[in-house]
Amino acid sequence: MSRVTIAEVARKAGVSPTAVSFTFNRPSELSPATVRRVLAVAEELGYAPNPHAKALHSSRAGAIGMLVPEDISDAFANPFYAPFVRGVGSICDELDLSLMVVSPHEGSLEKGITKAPADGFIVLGAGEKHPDVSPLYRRRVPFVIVDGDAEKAPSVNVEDEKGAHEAASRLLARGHTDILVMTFLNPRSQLVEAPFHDIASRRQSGYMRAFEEHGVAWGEAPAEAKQCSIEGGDERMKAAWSDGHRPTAVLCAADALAFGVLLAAEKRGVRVPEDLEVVGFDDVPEAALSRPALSTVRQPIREKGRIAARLLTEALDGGGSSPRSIVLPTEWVPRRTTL
Amino acid sequence: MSRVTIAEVARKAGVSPTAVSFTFNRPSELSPATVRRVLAVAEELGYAPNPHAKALHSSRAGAIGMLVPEDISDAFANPFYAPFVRGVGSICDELDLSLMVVSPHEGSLEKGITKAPADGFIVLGAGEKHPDVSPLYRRRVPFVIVDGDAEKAPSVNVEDEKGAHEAASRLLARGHTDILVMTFLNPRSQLVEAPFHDIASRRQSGYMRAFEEHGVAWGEAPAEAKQCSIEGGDERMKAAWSDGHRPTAVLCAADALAFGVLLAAEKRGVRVPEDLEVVGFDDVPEAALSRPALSTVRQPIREKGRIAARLLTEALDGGGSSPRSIVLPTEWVPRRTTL
DNA sequence: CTGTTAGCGCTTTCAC
DNA sequence: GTGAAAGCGCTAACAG
Repeated sequence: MSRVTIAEVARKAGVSPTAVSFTFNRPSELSPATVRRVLAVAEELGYAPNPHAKALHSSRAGAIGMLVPEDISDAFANPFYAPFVRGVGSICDELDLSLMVVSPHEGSLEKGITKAPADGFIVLGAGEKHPDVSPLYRRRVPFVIVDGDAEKAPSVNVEDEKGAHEAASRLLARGHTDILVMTFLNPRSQLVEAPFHDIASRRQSGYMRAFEEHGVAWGEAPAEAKQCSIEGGDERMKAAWSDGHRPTAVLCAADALAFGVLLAAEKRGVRVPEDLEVVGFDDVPEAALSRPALSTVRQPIREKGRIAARLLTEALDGGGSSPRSIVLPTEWVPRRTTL
Repeated sequence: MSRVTIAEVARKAGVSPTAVSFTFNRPSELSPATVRRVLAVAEELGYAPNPHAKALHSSRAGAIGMLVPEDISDAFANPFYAPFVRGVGSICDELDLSLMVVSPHEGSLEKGITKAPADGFIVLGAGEKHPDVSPLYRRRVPFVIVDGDAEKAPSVNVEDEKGAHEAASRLLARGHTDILVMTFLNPRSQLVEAPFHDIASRRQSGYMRAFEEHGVAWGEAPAEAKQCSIEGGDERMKAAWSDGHRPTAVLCAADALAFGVLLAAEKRGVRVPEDLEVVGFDDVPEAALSRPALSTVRQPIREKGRIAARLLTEALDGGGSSPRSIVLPTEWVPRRTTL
């Protein structure tokens, strides 16, 4: 679209293209008079440098990509994303970078990654061996894995198993035997063979270990919400209820689900925590505000985003120093949905 | 970073660069055997097309930009953004576009816009005449204005004044005379001379009109939160309290602020709504879940995002049909923070 | 301090 | 069905 080129400005200003380029990029190397003149002409002509040309030359677009495991529209239904983006964004703000959200276009993430003009990527919810990640190797673009297994690539994870274990233990210690476990499906997991450790399965492992320790039967498969969102939790709870389940507690693998459960319980007149204890995971900002305030397992979401972005930008300009694997702690946060 | 170029693939496959290009873009014009061979070599060499080169040539990056009025990190502290992004994202998902969040780098939004390889922009919280927007004209990139004044450019707005007027009227009708009005500062407003109608001022106008109609003195300037976030509202409420204010109701120009007020009230043992009625604006998803459920003015946030993105993508490929100005309705949603 | 020149990696007429 | 060559718009050596 950009019609006015550097050459036209140069011609009209009676200087060389170089001078124009310098005017914008290293004005100090030019005589102030020239700079002024070029600037005036540029303004008059309405010149704007073409970002693509610039990027082609420098192989820098000034943007970092965030690869989410599902459609953008679904991803942001999970309240986890807002604080995570805040964390990533704080680094972008600092370094004058844009933040590009890329989703798996129609299963063909390949195309999406290939097309996206980002200098590096934060990959959410997939390990470095996941097929979705391979286009990144090909593009030879740095990336950091968040919430996924990685040995070679830098990664940021949290103590999912431990956190989940603690949450379950708290509930079991109070004598519950009929606990509804609610997890969610990572759309990316479907693409990959069995032992893929997405966070839902990690958390589930933690729950299972606690069940075993307390001698409570794990029973059938956990309830799986269609979407990791408030609606997803609400609907899944509704379904459980229709199936005749009347658990005395619900263990949710994400706060979003727990919020849905809270809403569903309220609609049915089930009192929380008296009749039903509810536990989440994440400690999103909304957890402190919910009705009742949600007992949950905190992970430092914003910090996670910050660190991931930091690791990425280090890889971006430092080249490759030490590909670090960071594991952030979790913490049990009792509020009002447990007794 | 991308080391392997189309030329290398061509050489190694014993064909011309053209053939390689065609293999990826118009395979039908090549003999199947050639395509297969090229593909094999490309795979072997780990070839990936360079998005910048592609974009330079086609002047299409496959990304739409979202220009936010403040640092990314601050913007996403406002729960308004998640549903808005969901709306915009739904169109991106449909059209295989990425979503690029661009913030005003150090006041020099100019640089940010200039650099961002996006095909078009959704501009939040600035009118078409705002200085921050002018780089977009220069780049000759289509954009749509959201929550800002526009005559020439397509725009999406909501009935801010009307919605605010209704909210205030509900409160005033119940006889309140000491209402704390809480608004927030749009960082962009600072850059621009007086009659800039950001949404905070529009909403404020609605409040003022209602005050007049009810013969209640407007009093001094409204309380202005530093940030449009839960913390911002909490702190501002705290400050008002320390100043000795004891209003019987709070009118918040955004739900985020109202949530903060709720938290602040709770900490002080002020009962809502009995001792203090609270009203928000936006009806973000959290409003239904808050403690107590928030009475507010609904604007169709997700729809707003969808429409903005739709308008933009239309401008992107249709060229310029009818630059439409859309105004979405608001609706009073009484819940539990009002009597 | 200024101008000439050679690419960055890809696409795409246009001849062969 | 295939290859040669001309750019897309900008940057950065390198001479002048």
